[in-house]
Amino acid sequence: MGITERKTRERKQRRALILQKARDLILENGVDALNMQDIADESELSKATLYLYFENKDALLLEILGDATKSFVEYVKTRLDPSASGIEALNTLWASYIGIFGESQDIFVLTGIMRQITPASLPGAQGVKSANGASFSRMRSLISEILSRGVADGTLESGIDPDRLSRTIITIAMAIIDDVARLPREARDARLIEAELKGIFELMLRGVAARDTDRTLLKLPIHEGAE
Amino acid sequence: MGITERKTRERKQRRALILQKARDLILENGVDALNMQDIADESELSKATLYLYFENKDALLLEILGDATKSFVEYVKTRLDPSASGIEALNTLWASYIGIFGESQDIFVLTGIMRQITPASLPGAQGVKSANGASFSRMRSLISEILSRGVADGTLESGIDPDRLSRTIITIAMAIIDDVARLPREARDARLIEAELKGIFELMLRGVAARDTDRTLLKLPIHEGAE
Amino acid sequence: MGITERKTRERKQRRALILQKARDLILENGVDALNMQDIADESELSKATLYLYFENKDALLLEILGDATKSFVEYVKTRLDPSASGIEALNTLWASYIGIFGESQDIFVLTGIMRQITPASLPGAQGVKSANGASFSRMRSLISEILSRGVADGTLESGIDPDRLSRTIITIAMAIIDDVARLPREARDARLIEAELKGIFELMLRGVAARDTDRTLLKLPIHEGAE
Amino acid sequence: MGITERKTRERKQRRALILQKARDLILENGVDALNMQDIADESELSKATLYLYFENKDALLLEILGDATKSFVEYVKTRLDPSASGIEALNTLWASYIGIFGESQDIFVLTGIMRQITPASLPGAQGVKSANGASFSRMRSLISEILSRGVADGTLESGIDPDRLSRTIITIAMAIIDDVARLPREARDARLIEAELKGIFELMLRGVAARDTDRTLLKLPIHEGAE
DNA sequence: TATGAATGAGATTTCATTCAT
DNA sequence: CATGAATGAAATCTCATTCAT
Repeated sequence: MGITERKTRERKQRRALILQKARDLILENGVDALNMQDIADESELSKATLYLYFENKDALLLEILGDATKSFVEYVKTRLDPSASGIEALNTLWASYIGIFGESQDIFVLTGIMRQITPASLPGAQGVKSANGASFSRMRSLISEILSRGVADGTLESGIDPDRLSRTIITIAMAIIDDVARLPREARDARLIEAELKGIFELMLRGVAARDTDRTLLKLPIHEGAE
Repeated sequence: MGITERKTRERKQRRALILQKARDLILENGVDALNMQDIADESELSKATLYLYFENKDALLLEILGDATKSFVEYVKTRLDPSASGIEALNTLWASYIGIFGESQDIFVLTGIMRQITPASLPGAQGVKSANGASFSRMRSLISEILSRGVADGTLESGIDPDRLSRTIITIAMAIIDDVARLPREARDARLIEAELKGIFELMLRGVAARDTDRTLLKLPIHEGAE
Repeated sequence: MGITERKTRERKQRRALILQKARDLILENGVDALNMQDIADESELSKATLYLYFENKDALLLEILGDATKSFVEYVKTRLDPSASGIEALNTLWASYIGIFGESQDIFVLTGIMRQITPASLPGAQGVKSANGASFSRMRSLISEILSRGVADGTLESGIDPDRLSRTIITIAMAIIDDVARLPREARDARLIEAELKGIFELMLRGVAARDTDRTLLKLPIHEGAE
Repeated sequence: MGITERKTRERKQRRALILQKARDLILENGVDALNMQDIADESELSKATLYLYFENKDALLLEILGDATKSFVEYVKTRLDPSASGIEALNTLWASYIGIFGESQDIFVLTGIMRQITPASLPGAQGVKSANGASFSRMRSLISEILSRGVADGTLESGIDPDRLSRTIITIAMAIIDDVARLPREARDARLIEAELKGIFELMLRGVAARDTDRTLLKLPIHEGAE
């Protein structure tokens, strides 16, 4: 029994290795510059081998995207207090976003890929490939749910359409990250970026909060672990 | 003297023609799909000739970007009332943005290119090519000036850093447009997009306005000419 | 002794399984589309294992070819009346050909492979690999013998060179089948194909028959089992 | 005026060169082994350049096919006596075929490509690409017309269906050539091959001729120029 | 004996850019 | 000034075959 298991484990590890190297490359040079040869070189495998693990380049990207989304959504969910008000939940969401960024910068990868393969996210856009669509809607339902809660409990603007706004929020968050990702790696200063993110997210909090919201809820904490 | 002048004039016209055709192509198929062959075909010139007018593809794009920015900034300036308050000016800025979009959709081109060639806009980014940097800072000073005015006259949040926020605002505005630009041309519904833009800009107005701002200034008009 | 025998038997069965699956695939998609991965998948073995049973892809194909030829030749021999005249024997040969086609369509496989790997069949061709050569000469001697008989008993054209003509006949028969095999499977209409074969074979019968041959021997029966 | 013309001429010559080199390669190694790199090397051009002259590999093959068919059909037509009987015309057709083979061996190329890209020629096959279809039907109408003439003037078997038989004849002719083409170049002995072709075509002549046809019309001449 | 894994070599196609005329 | 022509370098993907276990 040992052998089969070991093989399976090794196979998983290789998959993981490839995905990780691809992620690294995206982080380093951006998703546009990613190509199969580089992934192969970096993984110390041949190009052909990559195709044993992933049907094609898109499948590989989609998998990275799916993983990143899933872990982000899960991360946020563990930090969400189910009894919190809508504005509090939103605050937590942004704080998590900044937190994750501070820890792993995986968010770069997520966003980069999303930009590359999401045809669009306006209402009516249909062509989104299923896997990608899945990632996307996972995030959207999370956000949409938070917004609905806030509208219901009166902590968010009453005029908000949670469905539409959730899309917008993703678009904006992606944009910010994407913008950062285009910087050469050495120009990325985590502290500065965090400050930037904080500024934008606070702006958005003010933009969606109900008029009488407690002002302290419109401030985000600074993530401490930033190197 | 006549001959030299005519030559110069003709040269300018050719440049303009090339730029226009490139713009058309971007509008039609997106900036990712733009290639030199198509521009040449469309301009009824040879590829080699393009290189007589532009050093390389990037230079061409940069020029389009510069032009678009300049005309956008000018358009906005003509509509700005010098005596208006900061929040009013910001309102006018967004309204202009939506208005320009409604009229020419040139904004697609501007944004598409910016995303493609702007390394980034965070503080510390150095690699920004000068021409692009010029475009960029033209827009930034416009917005920054408006924000400063608002902070000074008390219509905008006092905590705002005009310099930093101007950058953020551009990033977000670009993101929204970029998102739209990825839709196939036939899927772009001007009315829907305008509604989307309006929603986001109003959110941003609320986000930056001082607490006691007249609420009617936080609403944007619908552009009427939308077909 | 039991163990060794069982092993040998199992080994034979595996070989047979692989060959059968390969045949099925050729029948389904044509010999051009055949690849080792598909054979392995279909046989529920690994690609590497195929190489334990066959030196390489060619060897595998050659074996299929040999089997098919052998069974075709045997099938024909059982139907040949040793006392029949040459023209009658030739008639039987064609009828068998059509009959085999009607029953199993294995003839597709035989022909497809032959076309792919037979360097050629003209006199002087030396490079023919032995196994293939064996298949080929098995068929040739069968036909050659029939032709010789016909020349001897005066039912076939006296000018015929049995040796050379046997080759020609095989070539033509292969061509017809090969042509059919290139049709997508669903476009293959057994009845139409049989009619086609019949037309050609009757033409060939007329072409080789002596002038005074009984005309009824120049007609082929329709195979009844055709669905 | 001279320059444009010269350029056009040179362009045509390059096209012709590429086609010729491709033909040579097919002649040398068969159509299966043909690849763009080899054509490029042989033409002393880069692969990319080939794509300036031909949209893709298929287009290149199709052009060779079209040329070869056209010149074959024209060659035959110049040799056909309009007042000749059907059997005489058929005799001329075969003689031409052998003659062309003896002169240029271009017939190898024609056949090789046809086999590669003609899905099939049985009734009901539709998927044939248009250009290829054009080549194919050019040959078919030539042959069909000859057969009709023969049925009408009583020199060919009355039971013949010109339409169907024309297809069959092409299939067989292609098969013979294809078979030869698979020989390594150095094993191809023009004299032997001609004798082979002659034997087969005479067989077919006998197969389609009316019973009372003048026997001398069933013999083909030997092509003299054979080296 | 069996196999999962790996790979070298090669196929087609694209595109920004250069150069001789 | 204009251009037709050419190309290097790269990208994605395929497949028969080998090897360590």
